[in-house]
Amino acid sequence: MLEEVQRGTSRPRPPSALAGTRFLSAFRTDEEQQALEAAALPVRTLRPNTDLLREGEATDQLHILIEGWGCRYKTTRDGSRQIVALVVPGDMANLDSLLFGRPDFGVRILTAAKTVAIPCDAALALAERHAGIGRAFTRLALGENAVLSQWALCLGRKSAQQRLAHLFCELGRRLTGENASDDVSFDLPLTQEQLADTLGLTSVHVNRTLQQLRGEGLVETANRTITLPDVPRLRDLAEFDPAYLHCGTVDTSALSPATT
Amino acid sequence: MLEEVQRGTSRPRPPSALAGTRFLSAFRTDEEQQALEAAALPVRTLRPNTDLLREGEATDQLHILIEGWGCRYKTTRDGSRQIVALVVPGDMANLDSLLFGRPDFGVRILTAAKTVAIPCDAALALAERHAGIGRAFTRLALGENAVLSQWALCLGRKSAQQRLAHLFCELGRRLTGENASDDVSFDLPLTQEQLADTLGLTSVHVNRTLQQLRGEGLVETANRTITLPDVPRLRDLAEFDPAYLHCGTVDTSALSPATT
DNA sequence: CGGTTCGTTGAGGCCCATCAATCTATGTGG
DNA sequence: CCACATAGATTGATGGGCCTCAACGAACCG
Repeated sequence: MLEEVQRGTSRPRPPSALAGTRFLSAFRTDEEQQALEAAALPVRTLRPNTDLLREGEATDQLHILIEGWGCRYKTTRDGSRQIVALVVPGDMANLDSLLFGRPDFGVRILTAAKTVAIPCDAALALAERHAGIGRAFTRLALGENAVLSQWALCLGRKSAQQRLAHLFCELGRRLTGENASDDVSFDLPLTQEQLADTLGLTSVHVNRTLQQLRGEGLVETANRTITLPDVPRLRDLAEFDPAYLHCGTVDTSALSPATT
Repeated sequence: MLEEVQRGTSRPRPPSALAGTRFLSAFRTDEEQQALEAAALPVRTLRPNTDLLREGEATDQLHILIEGWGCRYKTTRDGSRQIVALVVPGDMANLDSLLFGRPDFGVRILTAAKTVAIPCDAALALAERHAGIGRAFTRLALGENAVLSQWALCLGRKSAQQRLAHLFCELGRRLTGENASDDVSFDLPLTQEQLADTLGLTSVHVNRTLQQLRGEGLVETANRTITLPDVPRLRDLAEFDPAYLHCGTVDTSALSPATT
């Protein structure tokens, strides 16, 4: 921790692909952020429906999504799929690869996307040198943990309506950072089948459930955009409490009021 | 193995409650282990069905289970419960509390149990000083992550039979470290209702499903002990692959059957 | 011996899966 | 511009896995 790691501290450098991403803002100090940006590999552009990582395929890179959507998924022998995480811009797709050689899931890019990779060994070395980076990795892992726990509750104990509503609440919060404002709208490039694979349902039933939500004025869809006209009511139906998304734009304000 | 070392190196200290636990062995060097043991608070003895942590209740301690079983759980408004993690001896009950003040789950002790606590600030300070400790925390979080992902697949896409079989396979592996030996037996102090809350089922259906598994010779129960007479067949039914339990005693042996 | 917890069994019903068809939008090549 | 192909959304009919309600048996215990 005594040596100056980067030459970039004083010199102007081209704005890295990570600049401004939610991923980067998980790291608190400029020094840490610059160290990470220096370790990042060039941007990759990916087409829809490409596997960034096949199930069980080893990798030595961490992938951060800059643009587009992806997912982590697992499959069963009979071919049915469960999406275990939706990866949106600013998310890391495979944090597990940092410490486990062989991921037990696949990572698929769902839309046109751009990613940036960081070699695992570089990331590990940075975590070793900067305690803040190591802690940020732990925080990211624990954050995924909280989302997965919430999904377990939804998958195990909630109706199709509630699951769908909960997912929309979660995405609204993660994507727009909204805080129960009454009207939220965002791009949702998932097919009904992908929604079904996320929620543990079939696409047919997702379709019918969506119609119910539309009929009750809780959801509007147009093109690939979804609008939530009455977030409070949707949250009530889903029993959604954003506290589990420890991240989010306004969360840290609880710790130090000097943000935003 | 080479873990006999923990108290001999310097001063005679009373054998800590953490000595020999799986939790402690997640930390690689003697120095790290001794630092953690020094930070541990006295052992607490707990009675069955006590809440170590109520849902949403803040805490400033990490709790490690020494003896007995516990669980992390979440509930819905109508009172139904989903167990999101089973905590067995050597597990940390609330790693999330290390970085998130308010856990989004409850922790309940299910049997007579003993726990040891470590103050969060002490743990954070240790992670700051020893990079290995920080990395071990990340590894623990990612391990929980892998288990939760697997549960999501089970809850979303598997039948009651498969879920039950999968849980038994997982517990057999975590508790006995077995590696597909044909006969495994261990103590299972969970009621059928607790199994149901783990698997997203009702206790009635767990009961009927258990009878099916018993009828097929895949499971035997006596007292609070469960025996798996034919682990390979049970694994096949559950589509259980222990690779996701990155921990375990013989993990590397499972890595390379096909690649030579 | 009565109370409590847990396991077991039965009857009935609903939520969601399954199978299959139709409809729409988009794109492609002739 | 149309024929055609494809992906995705929509709708209907049918069935099954699991839930719900309810009761009873079994083990434990003060």
